[in-house]
Amino acid sequence: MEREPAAGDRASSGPSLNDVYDMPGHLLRRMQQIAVSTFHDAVGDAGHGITPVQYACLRAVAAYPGEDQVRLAGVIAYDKTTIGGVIDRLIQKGFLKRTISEKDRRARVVHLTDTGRDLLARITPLVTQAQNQMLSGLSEQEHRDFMRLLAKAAITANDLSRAPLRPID
Amino acid sequence: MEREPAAGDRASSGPSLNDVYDMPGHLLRRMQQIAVSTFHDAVGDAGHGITPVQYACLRAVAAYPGEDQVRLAGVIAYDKTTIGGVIDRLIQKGFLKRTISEKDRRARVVHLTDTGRDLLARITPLVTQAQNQMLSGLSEQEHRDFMRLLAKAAITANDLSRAPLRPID
DNA sequence: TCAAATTAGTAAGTATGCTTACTAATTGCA
DNA sequence: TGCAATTAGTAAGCATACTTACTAATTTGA
Repeated sequence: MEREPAAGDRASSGPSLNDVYDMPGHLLRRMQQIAVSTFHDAVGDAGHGITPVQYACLRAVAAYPGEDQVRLAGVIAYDKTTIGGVIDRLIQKGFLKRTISEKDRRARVVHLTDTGRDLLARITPLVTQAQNQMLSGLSEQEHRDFMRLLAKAAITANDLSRAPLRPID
Repeated sequence: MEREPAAGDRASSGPSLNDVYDMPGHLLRRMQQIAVSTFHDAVGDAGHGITPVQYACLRAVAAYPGEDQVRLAGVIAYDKTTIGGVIDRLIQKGFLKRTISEKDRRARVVHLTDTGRDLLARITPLVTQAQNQMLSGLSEQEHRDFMRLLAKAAITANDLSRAPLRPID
């Protein structure tokens, strides 16, 4: 990627980014791809076709049973439209159930089924394994440093995303 | 997310991940969302609806003009199916042209149009700005550390993804 | 040399992850 | 109280980002 002069590259402040490979956006997309891959490799058939996003959704419901979709979305920073579809698929697979809220008839509250709870318990160790494998190129110290900086960056930039994290409580 | 015991969470080696917020996968997905958001905010109407992925594709073509789709995909770590669609849209917008290779009639080689070259020059400073804004929560030293660790992790785990980086040369 | 294996590209299908636009229900405030 | 503004959810549309399956062209190796 270093062949073209790429006019204007040095026009902004901050470190120069002559090369796509130096851009955080590119590297974050790469790591995201890698995360999805290692998830599928580690979980495999044990997950009944579950995806990383669906897994995070199950975790959110486990942590906040009976919460409505908008608040669940906020817990894991999904768009409300996105989580609607994710929950649809998890209901179809039998891992979640959705009912109309008794307090607010606009809202749908979500609960784990027994199957959903079982699945979550069964695959969580595999997911943890995948998470560590993904960063296996880093030493333990580097791993800790990386996680600290990643968390700091994500927290600081939270409101820059379209679907910011909105913790409950 | 700390309410449920989340059975099995500590069953693996490595740091404990009781909380989705401690998982690299979650934080990387967040940062990726934030990267896409800041890209659109910074580029805005100047980009004629260009996306981060399309921008990376233009950069790759600029660096390797006349290369075929599979090799372009390798340069930025896209799946060959994905880049096919991305190039379709960039051709439709008038930023790229695609012709059948003279050396290999299976292959399609890709070039920038003048409009594409103009666009790239015009929006690159804006993209650089967005890249820095995304990490504005980190000090300069932290920014450097983060980029070093991110690059190291991505390089080490390259072959774990479905569409690994395949540099030309 | 010529059949087998490989490779480039596309097609169809699924799942994010947004956008805008809409309905229905609830809240707030004059 | 009653109307306006807000909110929860869905629908439709578009762009990744993969999967499997296929065609067509090229390369390999006995």
